[in-house]
Amino acid sequence: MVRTLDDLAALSGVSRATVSRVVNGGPVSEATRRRVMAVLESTNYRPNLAARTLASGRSGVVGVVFHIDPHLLFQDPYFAQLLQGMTDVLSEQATGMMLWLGNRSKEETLEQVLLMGLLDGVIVTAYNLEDPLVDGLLASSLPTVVVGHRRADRTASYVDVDHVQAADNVTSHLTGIGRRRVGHITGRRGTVAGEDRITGYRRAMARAGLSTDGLMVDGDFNKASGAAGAVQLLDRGVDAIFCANDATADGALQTIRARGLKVPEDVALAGFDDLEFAAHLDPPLTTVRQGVRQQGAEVASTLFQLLQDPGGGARRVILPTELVIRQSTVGQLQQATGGVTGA
Amino acid sequence: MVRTLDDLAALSGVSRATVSRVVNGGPVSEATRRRVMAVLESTNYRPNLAARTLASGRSGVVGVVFHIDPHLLFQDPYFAQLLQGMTDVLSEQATGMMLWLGNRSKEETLEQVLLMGLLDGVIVTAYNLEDPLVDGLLASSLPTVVVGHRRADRTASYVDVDHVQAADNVTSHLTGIGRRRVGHITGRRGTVAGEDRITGYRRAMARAGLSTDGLMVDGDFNKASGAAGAVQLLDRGVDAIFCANDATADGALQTIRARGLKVPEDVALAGFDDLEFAAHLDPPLTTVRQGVRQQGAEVASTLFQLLQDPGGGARRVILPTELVIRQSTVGQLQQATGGVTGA
DNA sequence: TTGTACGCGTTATCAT
DNA sequence: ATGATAACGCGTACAA
Repeated sequence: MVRTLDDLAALSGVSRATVSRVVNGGPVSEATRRRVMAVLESTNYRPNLAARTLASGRSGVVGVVFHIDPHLLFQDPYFAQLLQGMTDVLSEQATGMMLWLGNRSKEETLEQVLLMGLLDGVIVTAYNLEDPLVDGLLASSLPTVVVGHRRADRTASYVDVDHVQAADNVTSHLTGIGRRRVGHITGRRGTVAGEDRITGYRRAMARAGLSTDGLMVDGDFNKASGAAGAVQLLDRGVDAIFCANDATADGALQTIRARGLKVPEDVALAGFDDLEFAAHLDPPLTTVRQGVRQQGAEVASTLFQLLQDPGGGARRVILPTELVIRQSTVGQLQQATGGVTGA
Repeated sequence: MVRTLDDLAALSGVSRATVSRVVNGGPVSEATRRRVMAVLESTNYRPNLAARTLASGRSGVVGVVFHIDPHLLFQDPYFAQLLQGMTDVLSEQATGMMLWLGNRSKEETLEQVLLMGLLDGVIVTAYNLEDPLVDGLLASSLPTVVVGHRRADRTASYVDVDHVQAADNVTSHLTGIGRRRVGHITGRRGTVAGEDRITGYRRAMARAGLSTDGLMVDGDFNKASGAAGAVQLLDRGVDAIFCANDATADGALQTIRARGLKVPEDVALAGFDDLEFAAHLDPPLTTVRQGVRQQGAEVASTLFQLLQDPGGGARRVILPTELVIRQSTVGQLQQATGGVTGA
């Protein structure tokens, strides 16, 4: 069995170094290159990654850590899209990917694995305000890019969107069409997205001179919490609801219709994410388009930049969001697509 | 910065070999062990995986390949559970995991990555009757365990359930409660699970002396195809529907109720998987429990057996399934849980 | 119990 | 353009 460069060298009558050059595209005469290539193809040789990594210091493999409950992970198309975007860029760069999915308790085990010098860099999601794993990664010498960011991550490299501004925009849209009692079903408390969207909602309401007293109920980024939250808000007589994401809005819509109320005539409804199903709800949902797949691609690109220029300092990217106005807020008559927001 | 065993050796006044023994639990005197440990903890040293793999031939990392459309992957809780089961066993064995998710076209790229000698073994899903990637993996020298199996995989190591027998059991249950026109909304054609469940359905119907003419419609393992399939079957006057999985049954249930028909009085309904939501449908769904998480754990265990005893030949495991009878077939009056089936 | 020394397969530097 | 040869960091016979 042919396994090593030495085997190939013996077979093709050249030195190991030359074979290595052929494999990696170094300077080799056309004649010997062809000769070695022939041997190479007849043996289906594969370079040993461990040896290659040890010698060169680069593995061509990056780690991706989705540090959240696996249960959640496999319910939200958001993650599929994010991953897709990363894969787009990674495969383009012929780079492999090691994926870790929310090993709840074992943050330390995880850290160990990540720091073993096999990875060129790592991408990690930071959805919670407190996350020791993310802290550990950022403190390590491993090049790291964060999806989302916390206040404390100002010095880290990250890719995020401006949740505050986006939420402000949606809320302003709702007040702009004349709604006064705009309710908000929040995302999970303790998450960056959840808290920031609350901030944006409050800011817009305050600017419009409206009170938010009794108009906020806690949600959990899922359909069930949307359905439950809407029950409370409707009891308090809202004329619009801004939901922390599309799944929540889906649940709220269910409650609203069960009560025989009309959207948007009785209650205007808006979400966040613009996942595929949002456009197919009845009525189609006004929401914020995040461009999740692009976000994934951007994260991967950022990591590559970091790897290429390690001394270049942290990269901070805030991607634009887009307010997508559909019938759940403006009815059948007016239709439009709002402008780009964010920085 | 302390990075290597040599650094630690210098710091603790012993040889590199001794430090290595301390790290890996070799024979060391209690005195020196304590001394080295102290240094170890003060430096948060991490062994270099590449070097370790190169020297020992084992990496402590296995690959897991979910070779399916990522879009599908993130919709079905099945995969979350499968992964969970694997993780249970892997973390128990202090083994890392590299995860690949359905890189559609790039089967060859994928293969390359897998065969680079960094992985101790690999787990791969084989849901389709034809799958070049699985073929390649099985043909390679890398220890491989397959989730599910095709006819041709008789010589491979795999973990599966007896889909034929399980489908036979559900169908027999339906005919056993007096239904004569039992329809079947199939799984995706070309998948092992889809085809085998059809076989089981047909077998049970034949044994009961019933025809299946016009009683089968093609589905796709999802809710939408269940809803669409039920329309056709109801038009043909079925009194029971066996759906290829729970998601399909969920869709069918929607159609049935939309027509004002009652379950199980007018139409008895059964699924396959026993995912969490099956018990919470209205009425609760009769289905086949697969024990997906256990299946994942079993796959991982099987791989470890293979790694420990490479010469031991292929391991083939068929896990039992359980018919879970709920109100969607027997109404409010009778309730029971059926026996264990499979081998 | 501890240390010495070699090998794992590759990259990279230096001569030639 | 090509060939020796020294790292890379660790495990592990073997010797002491």
